[in-house]
Amino acid sequence: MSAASTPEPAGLSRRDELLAIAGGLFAERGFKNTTVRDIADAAGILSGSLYHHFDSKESMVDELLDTFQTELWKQYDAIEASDLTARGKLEAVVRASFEAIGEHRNEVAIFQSDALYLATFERFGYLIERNRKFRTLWTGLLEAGVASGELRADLDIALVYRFLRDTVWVAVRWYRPGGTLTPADVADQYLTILLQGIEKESR
Amino acid sequence: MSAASTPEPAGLSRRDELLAIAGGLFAERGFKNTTVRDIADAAGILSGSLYHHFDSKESMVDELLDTFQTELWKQYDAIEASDLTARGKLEAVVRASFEAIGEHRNEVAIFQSDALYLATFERFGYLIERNRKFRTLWTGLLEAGVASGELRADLDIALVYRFLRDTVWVAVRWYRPGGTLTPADVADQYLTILLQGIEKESR
DNA sequence: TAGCCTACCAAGCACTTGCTTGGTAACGAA
DNA sequence: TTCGTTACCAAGCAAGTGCTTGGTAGGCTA
Repeated sequence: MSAASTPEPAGLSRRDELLAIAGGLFAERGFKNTTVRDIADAAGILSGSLYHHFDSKESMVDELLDTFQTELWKQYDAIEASDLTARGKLEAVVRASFEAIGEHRNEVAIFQSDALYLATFERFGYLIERNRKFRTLWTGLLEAGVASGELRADLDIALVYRFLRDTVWVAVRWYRPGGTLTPADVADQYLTILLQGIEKESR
Repeated sequence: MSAASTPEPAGLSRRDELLAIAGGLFAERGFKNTTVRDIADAAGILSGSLYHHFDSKESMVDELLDTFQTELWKQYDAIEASDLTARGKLEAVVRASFEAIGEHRNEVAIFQSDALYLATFERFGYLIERNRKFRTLWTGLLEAGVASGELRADLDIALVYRFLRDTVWVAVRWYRPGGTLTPADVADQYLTILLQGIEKESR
């Protein structure tokens, strides 16, 4: 098979195109509230034609979420294995997450609003697993930061974790690329608030 | 009609009971993903019987959200009209919001996950109005805090507002009453992080 | 020229959705 | 005893759901 025989002339196959369309709709109105007819309409084809490319509606989200998460965890693993301090790793992880919001908004939004529902199917059991791994990573960094004296010791770690996790990922609800703020800008401001607070001359 | 002829012997009418059941399901799995049969099953009746008490599924959420928001805004208005400093008002508003999460978890959760969808119907136009009023209140307090020197001036107000708003309301996703943390405890910790940050010996 | 592949359409099936309709049983007041 | 009220059931409808089926048109390859 020669390279010229690949079915994607523009670099993005029809399949990938459809997947992106589906991702946009899932992110916008939720997985269950998006019908296969919605997706087909947006793509300019009939709903039955989608099944030439995909097994099911479920397999579309599956592919979207799995691909994204695998990529994100490559970055997390690299950060965890680096020789940064706990605080440095925490900052790097926050920055990587905001980058993910910038580059994979749809996938993050889908995960945010539909992971709980999807996880009820055993097909999506890996979502629960990844979630636990995520919590372990973040709380581990927070604990290490307290132990090293970089972070204050008088706060409830579990609560700080949830605070941190939620504030980072919920940003996907309002962040739109192309504005004046880059994901790096948002990460800077968030880290400043998180680390130093909004009070003037505190402590 | 004597007082003894009221249909609610326990103080909670059957209607209110059904509304509470519906609220729990809406909060748990979303408005669109909850069927009238789900609600009826949970109440131990058939779906058609619900229509003896309510006009439609929509009117159930409507009643839940409107009642809750009216009550919440009574508190906000009182805080705004008080003679606290900007920072004091900000703290009070955050605390009132966490109290709302404690006492009206279902309604807050429904608003968080379904307001955007519901607002597409003109019946729920008041949700958009309330949202704008909310943003005006919070950003106004932040700006007043910066002007009075209570809050630092080097941060993007619009971004701090979103940070603040999201961190408060997203807590409804994990907060469960009856645990070791009261809403006041969570508010204390969140305000500490928000105002002073998690860094040790900052600035 | 034949065979295969990609991408799609047209029709429809089995099921679920919100909601409607006509009826019944229990109960208190007149 | 009659009447209205409250609370429900049983059955079902129209619209919409995910998905399947049998088919076609065009292009590439041998």
